Amino acid sequence: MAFTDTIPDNCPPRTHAAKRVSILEAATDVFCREGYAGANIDMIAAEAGVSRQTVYNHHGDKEKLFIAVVRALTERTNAGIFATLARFPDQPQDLESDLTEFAVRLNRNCICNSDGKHLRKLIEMEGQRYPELFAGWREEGPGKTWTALAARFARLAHAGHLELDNPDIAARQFLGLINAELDVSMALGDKIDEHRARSAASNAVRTFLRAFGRH
Amino acid sequence: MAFTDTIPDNCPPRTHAAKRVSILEAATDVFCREGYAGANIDMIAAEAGVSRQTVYNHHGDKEKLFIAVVRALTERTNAGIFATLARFPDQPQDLESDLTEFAVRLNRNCICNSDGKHLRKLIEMEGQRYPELFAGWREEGPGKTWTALAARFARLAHAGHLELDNPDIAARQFLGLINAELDVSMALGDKIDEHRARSAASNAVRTFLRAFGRH
DNA sequence: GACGATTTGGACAATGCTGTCTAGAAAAAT
DNA sequence: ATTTTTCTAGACAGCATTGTCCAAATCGTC
Repeated sequence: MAFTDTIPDNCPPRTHAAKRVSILEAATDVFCREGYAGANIDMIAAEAGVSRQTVYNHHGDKEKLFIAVVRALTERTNAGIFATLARFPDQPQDLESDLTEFAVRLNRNCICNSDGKHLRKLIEMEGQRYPELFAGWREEGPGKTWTALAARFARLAHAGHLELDNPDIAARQFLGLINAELDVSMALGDKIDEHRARSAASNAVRTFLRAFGRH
Repeated sequence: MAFTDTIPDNCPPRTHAAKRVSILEAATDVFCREGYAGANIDMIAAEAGVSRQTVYNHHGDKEKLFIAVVRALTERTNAGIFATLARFPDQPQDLESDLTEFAVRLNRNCICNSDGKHLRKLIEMEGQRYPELFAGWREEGPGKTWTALAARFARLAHAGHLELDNPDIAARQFLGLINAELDVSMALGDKIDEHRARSAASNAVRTFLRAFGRH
């Protein structure tokens, strides 16, 4: 037995886990670039620097591999969103600039980064084919994000910083405004530079505050 | 020669054209459902009620067929958007309800209808692989839509119905707000019923007017 | 250094798809 | 009615891909 006490039965140590990760990363890239049907295991193996057999050893199946990719991506993306959400300006010094900073982070770290783009593309491409798989994402992702963000806005309103009648709708519209200037570029895979992310965020926040700010 | 004088060289009459259309429709469905790589000619032929050879006769190639599909879809969608744009409320009776009506039409006839969903999906799936093809869409579609809509808003502002400092940004944000509540459902392929389209539009317009309406 | 587990690279059958080709049926044009 | 064109259905070669199998090489551990 090559197993170590501290690591459970099915997981031999060292490079094993490292390879599993590179395979997952390579698979993410290839699936996103080529789509599920267009991706082939040899590409993934080559891009992971691993033999084809190893891919099969780790993930068993093209479909299982795809599912693993989506799960990993969803988890990372959700974690990122909540990490950013944790820095929401609950006691803002300057509401506009604090909210803008928050929006910039949301764009940069969650929506326009590679995980965000990848996940978005996989959902758009294969969402219909794997309804159960992405139903999970929907509840854990947008579902919880919206209510969490809505709660933050409600608190701001309660503290007198905003005038809202429906925090839930406001939360969605906040996200919609943030994406308004970027979604076409995102769909075509353009690179979004820091400057565009900032100006998109600041325009969004300005309008948001025109609608819901205290005057 | 079986050609008629009134019809150019390459286009024999009757059912020929009809079949070309059914092939294009079937191809649109199949490409959207399965992605480019996942689609196969036999499916398309079967769904069009036509033999495989006929597909090749009409469009020559899987790739040429795909390009024809995208072109047709882009043209129809753009035409639809400009038709809707032509009914923009330039002399509004009741700004809020007129804008809402406009937004509902935009959702129902351009964005959430089957052409809109198909085009969106193809762009998301294959946009990277055919940059030139979709660059055309971008200029003719979103590009012109934005400036046209911005011009309408600018006129409304000039007539004293809105308070805008940047009609261009306002136009994009208007579209962003309209989609804010729908994009997740769209990505997962849900059916958007009339009621949801209306409430999304009316929420969007209410917020838009809170930001840019005259008070 | 010896052991067990993992990895490699290559071969392999099975399958599915593209695009071509054919001969005959069907449809349109004359 | 005849002729020309398009359509069908199926066969076909060529190719790519999936997933399995195996012997040899490699790696980590004892």
